[in-house]
Amino acid sequence: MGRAPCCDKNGLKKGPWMPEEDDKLIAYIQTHGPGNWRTLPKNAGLQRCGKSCRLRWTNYLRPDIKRGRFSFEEEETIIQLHSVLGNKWSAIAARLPGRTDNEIKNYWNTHIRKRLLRNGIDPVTHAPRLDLMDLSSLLSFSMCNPSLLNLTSLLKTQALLNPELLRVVTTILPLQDGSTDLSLQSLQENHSRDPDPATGSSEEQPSVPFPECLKVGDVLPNSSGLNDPVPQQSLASPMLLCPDYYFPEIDFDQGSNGLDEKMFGIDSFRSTPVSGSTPMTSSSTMVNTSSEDENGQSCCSNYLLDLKSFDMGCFI
DNA sequence: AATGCGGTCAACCGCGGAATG
DNA sequence: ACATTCCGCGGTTGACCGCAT
Repeated sequence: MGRAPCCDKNGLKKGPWMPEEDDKLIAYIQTHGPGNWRTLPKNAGLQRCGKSCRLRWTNYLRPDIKRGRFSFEEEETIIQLHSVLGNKWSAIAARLPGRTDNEIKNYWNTHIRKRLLRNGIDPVTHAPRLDLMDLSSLLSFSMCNPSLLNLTSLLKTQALLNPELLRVVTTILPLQDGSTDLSLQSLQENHSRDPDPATGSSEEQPSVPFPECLKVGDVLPNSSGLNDPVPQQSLASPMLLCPDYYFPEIDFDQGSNGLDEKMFGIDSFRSTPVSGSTPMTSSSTMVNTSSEDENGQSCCSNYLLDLKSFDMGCFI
């Protein structure tokens, strides 16, 4: 014979826990410790099954549970761990002291997942997807990097894109003809005066300015004015093509402790510190980062991210 | 004030692997 | 070795709340 049943389900209470039930459970566990969930309800005088008691304790009553909103660092950790572990909520929770798997799962589904979708990131694969990207992000991406976004091939491969997105793509497409140099300039010029194809509004993007008219051939100033050694950064991700448009709430000064390329499945990238003679090309983009020197002083540096070798496959 | 709607989250459900007799 | 149950996990549900109409 196997074990005896954990509990007789008949006559057992279900639903929300009453304060008196919580008190009984806490008092019992404080005396006897958690575990033995099969016999615990009877011994503690609870009309609940052991499973219900275990859940109540592990997800709510445990004294080491941290309450309140998730911090930025916690959220960042969840995203990074999820990109590696997937929906292994218990494994993620094990790396976040005071948070339960249930809490993390709920937070993912109600907050993080939606935000990733809104920003065009597939919450399952963590790769950017054009068909999930909201229109402003798509436009920003296209305008920043016209040479990288092969819209003709996208149209062929993304036949199932939603009609609204398709309309935007076809709007942009004519501007992609001819040299990329011209298209970059014309897109930048058009951006400031064209109405938003999605809404018909001619309003500018709120709060975040379009990257400061970095034209092909522009020579970038050495804005840092510092001769500090350039730290190796692992910041590259598609959103850095136009960082503020993708994650306006994220502080990119987080540096390599922040979002990294693994999170988005990017294999490699090249970055070049901006010097007084660094030319802007059609496949590069500016990235601003900060680091700390040996005295703990914050140093800002501009990088030129060369995206020639970027694999666009991850966008589809 | 009533109703509808969407967001949140505690709690339940069902499954698979581990444990037990 | 096998049957049975436990345990822990991920997915889902539904009560509750705030807000808009």
